[in-house]
Amino acid sequence: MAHTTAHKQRWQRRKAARPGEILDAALELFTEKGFVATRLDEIADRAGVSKGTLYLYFDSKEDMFRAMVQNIIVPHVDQAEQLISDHVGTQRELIECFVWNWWEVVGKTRLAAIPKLLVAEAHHFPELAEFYVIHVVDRVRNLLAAIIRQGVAQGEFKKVDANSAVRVLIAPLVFAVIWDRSLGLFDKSDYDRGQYIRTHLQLFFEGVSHR
Amino acid sequence: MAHTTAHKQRWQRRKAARPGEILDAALELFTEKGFVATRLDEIADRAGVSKGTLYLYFDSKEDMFRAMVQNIIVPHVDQAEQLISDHVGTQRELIECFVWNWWEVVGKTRLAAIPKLLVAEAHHFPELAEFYVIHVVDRVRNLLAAIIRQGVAQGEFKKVDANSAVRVLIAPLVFAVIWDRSLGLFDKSDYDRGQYIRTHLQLFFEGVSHR
Amino acid sequence: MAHTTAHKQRWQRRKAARPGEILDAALELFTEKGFVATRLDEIADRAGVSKGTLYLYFDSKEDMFRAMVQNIIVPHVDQAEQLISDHVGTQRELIECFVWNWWEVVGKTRLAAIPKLLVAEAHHFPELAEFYVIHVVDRVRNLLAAIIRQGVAQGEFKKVDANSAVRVLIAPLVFAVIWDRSLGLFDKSDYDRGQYIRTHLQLFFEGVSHR
Amino acid sequence: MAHTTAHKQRWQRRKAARPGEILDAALELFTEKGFVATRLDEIADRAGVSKGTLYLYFDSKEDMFRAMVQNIIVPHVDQAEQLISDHVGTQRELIECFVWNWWEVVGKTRLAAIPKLLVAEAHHFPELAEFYVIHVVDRVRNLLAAIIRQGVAQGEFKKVDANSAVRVLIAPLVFAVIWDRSLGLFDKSDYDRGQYIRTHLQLFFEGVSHR
DNA sequence: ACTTGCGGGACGGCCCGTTTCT
DNA sequence: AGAAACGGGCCGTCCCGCAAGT
Repeated sequence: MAHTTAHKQRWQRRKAARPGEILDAALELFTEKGFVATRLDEIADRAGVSKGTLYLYFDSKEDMFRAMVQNIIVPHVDQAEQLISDHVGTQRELIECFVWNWWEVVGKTRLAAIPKLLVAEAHHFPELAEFYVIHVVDRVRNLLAAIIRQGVAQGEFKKVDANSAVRVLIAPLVFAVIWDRSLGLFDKSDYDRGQYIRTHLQLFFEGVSHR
Repeated sequence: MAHTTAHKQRWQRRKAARPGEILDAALELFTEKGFVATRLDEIADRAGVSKGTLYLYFDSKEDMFRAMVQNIIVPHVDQAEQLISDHVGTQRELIECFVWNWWEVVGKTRLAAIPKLLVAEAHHFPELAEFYVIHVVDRVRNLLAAIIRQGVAQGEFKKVDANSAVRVLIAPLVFAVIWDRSLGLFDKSDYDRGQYIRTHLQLFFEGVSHR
Repeated sequence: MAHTTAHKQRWQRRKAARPGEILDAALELFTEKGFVATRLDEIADRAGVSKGTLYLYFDSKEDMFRAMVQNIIVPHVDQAEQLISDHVGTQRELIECFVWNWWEVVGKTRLAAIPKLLVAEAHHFPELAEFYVIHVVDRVRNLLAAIIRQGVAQGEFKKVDANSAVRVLIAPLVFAVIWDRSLGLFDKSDYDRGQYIRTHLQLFFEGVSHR
Repeated sequence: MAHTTAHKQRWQRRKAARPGEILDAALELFTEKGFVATRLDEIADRAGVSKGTLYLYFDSKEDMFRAMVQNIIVPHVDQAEQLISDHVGTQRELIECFVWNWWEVVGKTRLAAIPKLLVAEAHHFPELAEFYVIHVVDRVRNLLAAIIRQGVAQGEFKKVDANSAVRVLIAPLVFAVIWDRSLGLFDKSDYDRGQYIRTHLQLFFEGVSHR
C-alpha cells in the first residue's frame, strides 16, 4: 500500500466505494418513493455518478435491489445467529436479546426499509423474494422456533405450537416497520415504538410462560 | 338482417352492473400484480369491456382504487361497529367476536387484498391513504381500544396501555393478510391461519387477563 | 298546416330547429377553443342534446363545420352581390358600402369566427377550404376587382393592378377579425376597429384615386 | 447523414446539432400540418432521432414551439431594430427598408410559418402568445409607429393616426404569409407576392404622404 | 480504461370521435 | 332520441445499450 501514490489510492478507494455509495442512494430513494417510482436518474444523481455508471456495477435496477438485500441484510442474520449461540440465559432472555438487537440494528434504522420494500414489491422480484424467504425469514424463524421449543422442553414455556408462536412473535415487529413506512406516514396519531415492543414482549411472555 | 335472431350483438348496455364488474376485475388484477403493474387494458379485458368504458365510470386508475376502498371496506367498518354495539358478553368475547368476524368477511376473502395494496402502494395515494387511516384504521383502533379500556375498568384485564395493546392485537392479523399476499407467496412453509389466529388470541388474552 | 295538431307542429319546429341550434353551439365553441380542441360532448351539452343526436344531423364533426360555412356564409355572399348590383354611385362608394356592410354583418358579429377558423384549420379540411375559396373568396375578389377595374376605366382610379389592389383592400379587413380572435386576445393594447377601418379605407382611396 | 462510411452506426452523438435539427423538422411539420396534428413520432422520424431523444432537449411539444419562437424570431427583431437605428434616409425609405428586409428573411422563407402557427393555434399557448405579442409584435409596432410619428413631425407624412396606420401597414404583410399557408394553399388563382407588396407600399405611401 | 451521457424503443394512462343498442 | 360502449391513437416516461470523452 505504501508504495502506491496517494493519488492512486484515492482513486482506488473511490472505485471500491462506488457500489456502496450507489446502494446507499438507492436505498434512500426506494425508501422515500418505492422501487418502481424511483428512477435511475435520481439514483445516479444522488450517488453523484451518471446513469450509465450504474450499469458498470449492477446489471439492472432489480440487481441493485438484490445486492442491497444480500450485502446488507444477510450479514445481520449471520450476526444474529452468532449472538444467540453465544448467549447464555433463559430462553426469554435469549428472545428479548434477539428482538432488541434487531430493533437497534434494523428496526429503527434505515435498514428497516428493506423488509417494507420486499413486502410491497415482492411481485416484481420472485427470485429475490424467494431468496429472502429462504436466507432471512426461514433462518430467523428457525432460530426463534428452536429457542421456543427449547423453552417448552425445559419447562420455561407452556406447550405452545412453536410455529404459530414464532409467527405471532415476529408479526408485530415486522408489521411496525412496514406500517411506519406506509400508511403510518399518513397516521396523525403517533405512538411510542419502544413501549409498543415492550408491551408486545410482555404480553407474549405472559402468554407463553407458566403462571 | 333485423329479422334474424342469429345476429350477434357486439355488446350490451348494462350500466348498473358495469362498475361492479370493473371493480371486481380491478381488484383481482391489483391483487395479482399490484396497482402500478396492472394495466388498464387488462382490467378492461377481464371486465369484458373496452378501455374507454372504464372512463365512463371512473375518472382515473386511482379513482378506481378509491371507489374500491370506499364502497367495499367502509361498509364493513360500519357493520363491525354495529356488531360490537349489539354484542353482549365479556370484553374478551367482544374482541374475539370482532376478530373472527373480520377474518370471515375480510381476512380470508379477496377483500384482504385491499389492506395489502394500501400498505404496499400508499406512496402513490396520499389522499386515499389518509382517508383509509381516518375512516378505517382509526375507527377500528378506537373501537378496540374502548373495549380494552372497558375491560381494564371492569377488572377483566390488567392495567395495560390500551394504545399499545390495540396495536399489538391488530398487527398479527393485518400482517398475516399482507404476508400471504407478498413474501408469503414465495414461502415454502405453509401454516394454518386459523391456528395462527387462535394462538395469537390465546397469548394475547393470557397476557392481558388476570391470572 | 291547419290539419296538424299544435303538438305535432311544435315537435316539427323543434326538429327543424335542431340543426341550427347545434350549429350555433358549435360555432360558439369553435370560436372559443378552436375546432380540434372542441369536443363533441361540449357541443351536445351546449345545444342541449345528446352526443348521439349530433349524428342524426351531421355525418361527422367536420361535416358540422362544412354545414356552418355553407349555410351561414354563402348566403351573405349572395346578398353582397345583390347589394352591389343594386347600388348606384361612385366606385369608391360601392366599395365603402361593401366594406361597411361586411363589417356590420360579419366582421363585428360572431360570424367573423368562421374565416378565422378556416384560416387556422384549413389543413384539416381541404375540401371545405377549396369550397370556401371558390364560393366565397373568389366571388368577393371578383366582385371588388370588377369595381376597381370599372373605376380605372372610368378614370376614377389610377391605373393600378386590380388583382393586387383587391388583395391589399381585403387583407386588413380579414386580418383584423383573425387577429382579434387569436393573438389579439393576448394583446394588452386595444384599438378602435372603426378607426382602423376608416384609416385603411382613407389611405386606400387616397392611394388609388387621382390627386 | 453518416451513410458515407461503410460501417453503419445506429446513431452518433451530436449534442450541439440535435436541437436545431429537431426544431427544423418540427417547423417543417408544423408548417405542413399544424401544431396539434403533428405527432411527436413524426418529428422524431424526420429529425432522424427517436421520440425519447426529443425529451432530452425539450420538456414538451409546446416547449419545442416556444424554443422555435424564441431562438429564431426574437433575434430577427433585434436585427430589425438595429437595421432601423443604423439607417439614414427618409422615413419612407426606413419603412421600405424594414418591410423588404422582413420579406427577405421571414416573409418568403420557411420562418413565415411561425406567425401563421401562432395565429392559428394561439389558443393552446396563452403564455407563448403573450410572449410573442410583447417581444415581437409590440416591438415591431412601436418601431414602425415611431417612424411614422417622426414622419408626421417632420412634415413628410400627413397627420395620420399612427396606431391605426401601423396596423394598416402591417396587416397585409402578415396576412399574406398566413393566407399563403392556409386557404391560399387551395386557391387556384396565384399572385405575385412582390407585386402585392409593392402595390401595398405604393398605396400606403401615397395615402400617407402629402400630395 | 473508466466514466459519461446521448439515443433507442416500447409502453401506459388518458382522451375522444364514432357506432351500436335501447 | 338518448345513452352506453367501442377502439384507436397520442404524449410523456423510463430502462437500458452503446459511442464519445477524459
